[in-house]
Amino acid sequence: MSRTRYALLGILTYGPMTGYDMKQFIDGSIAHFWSESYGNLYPKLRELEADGLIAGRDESRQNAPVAVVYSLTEKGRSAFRDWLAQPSREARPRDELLLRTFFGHEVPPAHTAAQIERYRNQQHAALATFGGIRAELERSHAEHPHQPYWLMTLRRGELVAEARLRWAEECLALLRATTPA
Amino acid sequence: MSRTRYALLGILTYGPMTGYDMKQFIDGSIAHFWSESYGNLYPKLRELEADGLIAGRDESRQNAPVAVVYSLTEKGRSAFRDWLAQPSREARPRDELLLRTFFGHEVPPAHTAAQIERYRNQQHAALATFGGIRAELERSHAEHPHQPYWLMTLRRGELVAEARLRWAEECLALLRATTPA
DNA sequence: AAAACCATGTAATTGGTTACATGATTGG
DNA sequence: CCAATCATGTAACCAATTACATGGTTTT
Repeated sequence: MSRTRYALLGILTYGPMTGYDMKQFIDGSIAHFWSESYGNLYPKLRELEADGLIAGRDESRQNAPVAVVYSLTEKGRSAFRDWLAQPSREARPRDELLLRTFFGHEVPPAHTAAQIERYRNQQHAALATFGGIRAELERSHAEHPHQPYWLMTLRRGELVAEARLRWAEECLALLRATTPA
Repeated sequence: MSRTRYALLGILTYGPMTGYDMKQFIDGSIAHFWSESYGNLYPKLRELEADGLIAGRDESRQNAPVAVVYSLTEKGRSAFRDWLAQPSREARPRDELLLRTFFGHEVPPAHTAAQIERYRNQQHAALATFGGIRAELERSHAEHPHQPYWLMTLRRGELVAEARLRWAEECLALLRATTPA
């Protein structure tokens, strides 16, 4: 069963939601380690409902087309908990930037440096975003029972971004020291 | 054009090779940031040849079926260099372990800890592997002109694995301190 | 004699993304 | 009144993996 399906089940542990809401949740809270497209999300919701893991209820809104609010069934919650205990498969590695770095000998060092500079800026921006999220989490949600888990995922983002940033700085120093061919 | 195609062009900058050799190269040298399957590799070689970016020559071996040795054409090398200058697209994030961590509230802390422990061990093993590679690179290939680029990609592996390891340790400390529900 | 390695390939499937399409509501 | 947001969906496409299939060579 696709990871998307479990992601959606997990989101519904936070309460009943429309597909649109789930997408908002993803983009707003877990975007730095998870993403979904509508073109994948809506079909998966249908599947989950067909399998009895979630239940959709039409919610008629004033003069607007109905929205389908999904909620987790007992079966769905149980399936999600089972999945949580399964070992996590790590994605097969495919890092375009490192591929370009590895073959840097084919182009002038400045080309590789430009690649890594862009990367450094991305990591820098990511760290700024994480800082904002951390401040917000510690300010408004200090007592939320799920806060420790939010902070853990955030911390992973921070530590890895810092490592990547440091790597980029090291490489840039090396590349600048390279005698231009 | 698929990333696989460029990866194969890059590998051929190291000299003529069979598809099998390229797979060996990937598994032996860049596995920690790139991977390919035969089921993808061979069809891409056909495409690359049809497009004139590589040229295959049948090499008859003693009593064995022919092997196709591919080499980079001028057009191929030029296309590869163009690609090296393109900005690297970062993969859409999809990290199963962080997804499980984020929803840890649904299961006892020990479940999440088990997940992260497995992860910690993987990072630990990765660091050991990297250490071996570094020793080998500094021993036998100290003067190879490509060595700086090999060391850069290796360094990324090390720094990120260290960050992940540290993250895992931090989380495990937190989870052990959690009062069991 | 068996296991591991060399070498190539196809078919089916997976697991998504992107682009397109629609239409109402709300805020400026 | 225009833009942004809410809300849902389909069709075409993409890039790749997995499983299957074959058969010779070298090493143990």
